[in-house]
Amino acid sequence: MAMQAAGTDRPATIHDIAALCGVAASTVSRALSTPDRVNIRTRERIQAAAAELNYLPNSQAKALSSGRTGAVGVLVPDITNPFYFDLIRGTQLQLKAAGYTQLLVDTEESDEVEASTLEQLRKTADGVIVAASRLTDDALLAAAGKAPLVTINRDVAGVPAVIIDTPSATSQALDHLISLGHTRVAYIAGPLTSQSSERRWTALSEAAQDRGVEVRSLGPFAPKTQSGAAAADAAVHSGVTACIAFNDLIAIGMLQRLRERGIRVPEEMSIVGCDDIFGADFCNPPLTTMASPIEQAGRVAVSMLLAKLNPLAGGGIRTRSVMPTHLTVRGSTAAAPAPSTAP
Amino acid sequence: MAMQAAGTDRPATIHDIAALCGVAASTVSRALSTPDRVNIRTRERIQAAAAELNYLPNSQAKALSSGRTGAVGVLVPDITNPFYFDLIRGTQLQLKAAGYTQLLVDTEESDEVEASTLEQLRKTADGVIVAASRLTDDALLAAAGKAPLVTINRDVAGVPAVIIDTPSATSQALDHLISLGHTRVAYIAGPLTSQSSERRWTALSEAAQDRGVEVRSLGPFAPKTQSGAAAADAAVHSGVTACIAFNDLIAIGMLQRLRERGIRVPEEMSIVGCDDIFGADFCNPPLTTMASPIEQAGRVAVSMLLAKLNPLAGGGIRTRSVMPTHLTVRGSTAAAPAPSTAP
DNA sequence: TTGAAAGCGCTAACAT
DNA sequence: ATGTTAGCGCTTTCAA
Repeated sequence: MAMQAAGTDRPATIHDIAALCGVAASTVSRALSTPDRVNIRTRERIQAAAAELNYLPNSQAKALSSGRTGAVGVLVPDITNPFYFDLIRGTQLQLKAAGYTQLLVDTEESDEVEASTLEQLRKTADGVIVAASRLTDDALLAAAGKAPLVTINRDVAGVPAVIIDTPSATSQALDHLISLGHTRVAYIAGPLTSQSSERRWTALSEAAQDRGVEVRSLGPFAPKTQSGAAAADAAVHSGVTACIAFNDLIAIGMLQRLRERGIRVPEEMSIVGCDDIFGADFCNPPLTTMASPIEQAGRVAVSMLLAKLNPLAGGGIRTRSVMPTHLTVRGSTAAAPAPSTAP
Repeated sequence: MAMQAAGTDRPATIHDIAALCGVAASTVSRALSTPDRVNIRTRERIQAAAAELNYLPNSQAKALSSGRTGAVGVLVPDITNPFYFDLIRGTQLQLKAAGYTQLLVDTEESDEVEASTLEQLRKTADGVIVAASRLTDDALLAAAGKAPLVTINRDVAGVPAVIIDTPSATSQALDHLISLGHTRVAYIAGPLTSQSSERRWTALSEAAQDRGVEVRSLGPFAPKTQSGAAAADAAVHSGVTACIAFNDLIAIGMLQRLRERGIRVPEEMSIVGCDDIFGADFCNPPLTTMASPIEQAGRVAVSMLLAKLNPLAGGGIRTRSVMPTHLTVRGSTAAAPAPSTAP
């Protein structure tokens, strides 16, 4: 279809185009990157030649000389956690739309992997989006000082962030449980290094105090279905009638364990999850959980990052964006059992 | 902690190291990339200086001069399909272990996106792994001719591939259903462009002929839970007592729809899925499905690709690898209903 | 508006 | 074993 530079099969460069048009390579470069700084007629000749030769710019070379790589790193703690699917899709779509490439990295829930990835990305990427960071505040702040960075679900002063407002949804969840007659509720905590988990617990215990009900924190537990068994056992042992879990993964694991133990949900124990991940609607029983526009959160994070990278806009750069969350009630919550089993 | 080149804050280069050690830049390059071609004492000095200066090689520059990028593209049709989670994790782990970076791209089930991505990756990546390609055989073969490429679940002569042997598992599934007394079975087909779906249907219809039972193909359906409703309706209408679905996504969607319609699974309709994705074990009822070592498939694909990239080994390069699959029986299949509802 | 020339940081012959 | 010298393909001064 397209002609190739005489006799060769290697991809065309700006020099091939320059030769074909009888202009200098630098003119080609300009015609392609800053079209308005070149005579319209030569520009058109060049663009035609580029198309003809099937020219594709070499991003490595571009990066080397310009300092910009056209790539953005996206760090998630666990790529197999369904919570991140939509987030990843959101960032990917928005990045692609802006002509950026997404570098997705699974940091394996490890602060060390996260830190070294961040370091290595300073060369490779123009900026980075970090979801659910396991780093300390100081480390994150330092990283944000060295490269454009936006966090998701991690609030550190001075670091732009997209926050999914699960803490307030947690209070909604508590109200829901109270309205069903529950008075003893457990919070099933996530990893110690998860700020989300901490913030939810804070919100929850404050709300509980306001409402005069008892909540206790159990855990920490790893955010995986496998942790659900231990969490369920701990919950049963603690004598609560309802649990609010750090996330749906744990909640679903609890559902499985309770079923194994013959403890009926929601009759004997109510469970609330968080995130509304894939599976929350078809597990057994379907999970009451807190939902939010995750894909949109990814898009917003990208927008915030790109705003920093291309500070062309007149308006100030938004530095913090809160995504709303709401409770989605399904079959895993119901009226509290009569207090016959009380100690 | 580490000293920086006098007065500056920009990342150290091999020139900084060279200056510090009083050697040429090329010696530094060698000491770092091919340590055995340099005097052990100078090498150690250089390595010490590199550590001291906190040196990090610039992969762009490396790529530009060496032609190798150190990156491998991984293309999947839909990043939110849980089937790909473990695959992606497998490729990521294996690539990282070999010092490569993974470029993950969601091709959105589109052959055009896939083709253009492939083209753009020729510059950006040293090779590419394509899962469940939506391209034609010719296009795929052409792509494989231009760059090192390994497919997953796509068998084209001349293109290295990792094949997950679901076709044979499909026969197992049929035998399972037959042993439960089913005689009318439907295959719920996936996308027309999916070779996997085609191969499963072929295997299934041959097996059915052997066993003297009736199977029919319904569809095609998009590989998403939302397609399950239409698939379930079609299955019920067709009068079969059991279905083998293209994948678990569709199967789970069918489960939901049948439940809505008040059709009991497995009493009135048995369902078999494929892939054993996240959720297959906790849906309601738990799904009988075909499982295989997906993460390992990803690792194998990477190994095959890297073998092509670094043809140092003596042995021949394996060009086709088949991953075993087995049936995992859960609650969604049971004895066929008495043929009272027959037309 | 365009061209010439100097790199970006690194690798890879080619000398020594 | 090490230094010298060219580039890789592009952007970006600086002149013209």
